[in-house]
Amino acid sequence: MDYNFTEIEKKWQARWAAEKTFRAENTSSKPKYYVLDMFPYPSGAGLHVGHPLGYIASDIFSRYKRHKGFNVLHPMGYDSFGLPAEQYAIQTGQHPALTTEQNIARYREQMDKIGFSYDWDREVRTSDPEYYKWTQWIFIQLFNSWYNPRAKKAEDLSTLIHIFETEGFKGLSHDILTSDIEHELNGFTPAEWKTFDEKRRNDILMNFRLAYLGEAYVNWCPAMGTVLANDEVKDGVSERGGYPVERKLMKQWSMRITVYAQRLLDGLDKIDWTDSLKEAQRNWIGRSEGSSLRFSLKDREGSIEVFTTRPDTIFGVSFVTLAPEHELVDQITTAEQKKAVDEYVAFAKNRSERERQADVTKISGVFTGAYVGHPFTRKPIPVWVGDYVLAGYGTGAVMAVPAHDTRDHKFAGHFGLPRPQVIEPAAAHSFEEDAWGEKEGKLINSDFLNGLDVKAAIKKAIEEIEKLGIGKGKVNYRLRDAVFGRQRYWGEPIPIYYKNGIPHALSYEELPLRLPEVDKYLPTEDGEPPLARANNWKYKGEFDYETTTMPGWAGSSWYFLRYMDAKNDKEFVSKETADYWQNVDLYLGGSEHATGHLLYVRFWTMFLFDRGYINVEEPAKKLINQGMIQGTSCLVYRINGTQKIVSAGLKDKYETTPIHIDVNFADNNAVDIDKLKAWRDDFANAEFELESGKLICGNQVEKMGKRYHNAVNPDDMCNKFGADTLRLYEMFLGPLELSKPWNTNGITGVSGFLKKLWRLFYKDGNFVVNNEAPNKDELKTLHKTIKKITDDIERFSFNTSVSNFMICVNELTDLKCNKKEILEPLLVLISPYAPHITEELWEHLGHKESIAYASFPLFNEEHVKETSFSYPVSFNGKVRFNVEFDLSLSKEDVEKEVLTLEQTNNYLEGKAAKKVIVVPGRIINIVV
RNA sequence: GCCCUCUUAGCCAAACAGGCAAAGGCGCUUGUCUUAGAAACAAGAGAGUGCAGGUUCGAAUCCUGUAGAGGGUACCA
Repeated sequence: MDYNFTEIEKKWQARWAAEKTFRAENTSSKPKYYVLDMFPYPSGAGLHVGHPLGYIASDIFSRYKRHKGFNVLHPMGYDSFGLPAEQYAIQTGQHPALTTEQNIARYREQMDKIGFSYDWDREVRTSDPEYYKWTQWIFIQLFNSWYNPRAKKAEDLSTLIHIFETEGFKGLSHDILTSDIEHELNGFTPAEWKTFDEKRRNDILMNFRLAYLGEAYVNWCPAMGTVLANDEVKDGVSERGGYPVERKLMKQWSMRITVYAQRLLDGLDKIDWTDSLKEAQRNWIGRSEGSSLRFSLKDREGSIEVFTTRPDTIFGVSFVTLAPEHELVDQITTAEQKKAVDEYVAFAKNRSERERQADVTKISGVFTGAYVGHPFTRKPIPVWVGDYVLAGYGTGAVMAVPAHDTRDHKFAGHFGLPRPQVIEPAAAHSFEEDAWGEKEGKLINSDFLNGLDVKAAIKKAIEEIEKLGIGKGKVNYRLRDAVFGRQRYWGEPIPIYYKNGIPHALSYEELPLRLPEVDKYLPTEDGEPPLARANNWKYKGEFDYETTTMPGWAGSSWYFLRYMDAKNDKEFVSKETADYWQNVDLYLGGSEHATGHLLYVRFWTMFLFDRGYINVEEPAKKLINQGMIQGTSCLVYRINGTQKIVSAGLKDKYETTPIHIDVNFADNNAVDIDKLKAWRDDFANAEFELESGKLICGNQVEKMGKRYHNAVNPDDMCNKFGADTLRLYEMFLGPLELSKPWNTNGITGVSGFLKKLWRLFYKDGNFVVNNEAPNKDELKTLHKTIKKITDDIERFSFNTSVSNFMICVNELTDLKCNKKEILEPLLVLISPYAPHITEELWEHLGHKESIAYASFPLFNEEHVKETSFSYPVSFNGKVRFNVEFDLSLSKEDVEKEVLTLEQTNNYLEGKAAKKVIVVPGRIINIVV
């Protein structure tokens, strides 16, 4: 009987599906273990071999945990709302639900071929109304909640209303505010609150809701016709598509993630995620400590509020700079300066983010003509506008201290503004060249701060600022609230309708609010989002619905909870089930989600925890980022201006242009010319110059995808080599977390390994496994392997496991071992990696039950223990010969023995040994 | 600019706490089988660990410097 992987794999995949082998139970006496993959967006291109890398790793771990006696939850689903399906719909008129459905079917077929142990009964799709019903439900929970800083948690709005009814609102200093800068809200008494009408009350509450409608500067992407969240913008262009993005003030649904900034930061210390990922989140949250500070305007009412981390440098302020978008710019600019300021603001606002970021080194700005007073010296300070100040951070205004801040230094230098020094640097420094920005040195020219060091001065300055009532010590975060509405069709409808201009949430019984049908997936003529096209789409036939939809990250912010209880139509997850599964034990996915999905899912988890629906605060205990698999592109070389293609080795003789060809045309870089000719017309008529009768192509490593014709399809690999070989090979490529190029050439090595494994069971078609008792060497090989594989899996070092399997099978082959007692545990060891072949051989050994729940072999040290060891004897670190000693000998005895040896004397050449180092079981080193 | 990671045979990689003479796979060479090729099986060659110092009885492993590659982030006051 030969190893026929096609038949075997089909057989076992069918059996696992029919017997629901990998179904997880929501109640069990076994300990639970939850392994989750970041779910895919089902694109039209299908999976390439890069996608399953993480899925294979997590599948190995899931299968390993089942062998170890855990009740394993290992689900899969689809993040099926999203832009590509919508873009396709715009082009073709085909409903995105339809293309999404087709793409999912394709993904599923591809995944099934690889033999994953998913519990498919728990599959979820974010675009399914039965799923997004609960996404909408959570949105409403957020809409009806606020963050109570006193309790340090989210609560129902009723507790806030209670505070208004009993305490009123004390204005900006009230301790129920999570931020004192963003709310332009006047105080009121409990009595006044009672007199407010619905609209007024609602406007006030809107400042506290965790899902809120607010005006904010957003990243507007004109080409896509939608706003984008900060994490969806990279280098000033949209992450998807690379379209320009500009800043625009818009009324938008947003998520008040900023109230969780501190907890999101603190929580990082309690979870086992990679350092780079935690660091990315810390930077994104961007906590900085400092002080708020108000500068009163000269000659008029009002003040400019700034945030600074260096209140100690207050006496070094020589000007104040506003962001071009700052609302005071218009109000304070003097008549003489109006023209210049208007021109500058227009220029700054119309620049795209990319342009602005591209020339950060160019300094631009303009004087407003207005002055503020220094809070301590009363001296007038000029107010400037400059686009190095960002509207979105802090208050959109800075106090400029040119001597001690690099950006202020440059700005002052450019416009000839003074740079008063207030800190004596701790090291030699030229203030002409640069600012002294270090938090080290002694304060000078600073009144009551003189003589203090920076740290003490910061403390003292904040005290004085608070005493004057012009500001207070505060913590600022770079993290912004997340814009939640998208002007697009293919997303969850936001479950809100408007009555007299007031937004109201739907009641829970009215969910899901289904996505309505529209005639086109484009904005309306007046620029309304596509949902505004829907006919008669009104709440109770009367009130307008919100027409923006939720962003891509909505559905993925809680899906790990839905898997626990995917079919529940009463709750998003039952309390009981959530208590059992708690959170994800192992989460696998790409690092590109560091500041998007992985921050949002932590936010929603904390919120649901606060509101008592779940009992964990973090979604995933451990997280591993798998590296990306890059493509190895194939290039042929055309001689410029001709139709002649030359082999790679000859290309340097001519002026050539490289052309990407489909990687499937090449076998070990030898191109199949017939396939190439059939592929494209320009090759059909081409001439070819060969080397040794072959057309050799060049290679280039780049992103895998359609664009470079370098995508390798896992189906092809499964058909040609089998899923087990593909699984092993993907792991064998290298460490999981490293990015590496795909190269099919090496796959025959692991394919050969499986054949060799098969031959331990079948020789010339005969089953050769016997029941003889294993000898010492065979047991040693087995147990050495058990130890290594167990360690490897626990460390997620799957590439080394594959090598260790090869070594083990090579050794057993050399030992001619066909003994059941050895081969049976070996099959269990290999089964997480190559589940089909091991199931088959397991059955051949006489088992009726699946191997999936066989217990993992235990390492027994007795079998690898040696009684003696052949010590390498080295002289000054150089190994000269080996000598065998009993391991029971003490260090001293070994030393004594080795010095009596004749060989030792030869190498000592008559000199005395200065020192003898004996490491038992490892080495002897003699220092001469 | 700042932060992080990596550098071991032609290629991918292992060596987990410094300790044998640096695994395994691909590719290559040779042989067996075969009409031939492929496959299979067997045998073999190939590195002193980017570079320069240092610590140590002993360094791929630790430290310093330096070069190269990759990733992240960037006017955050």
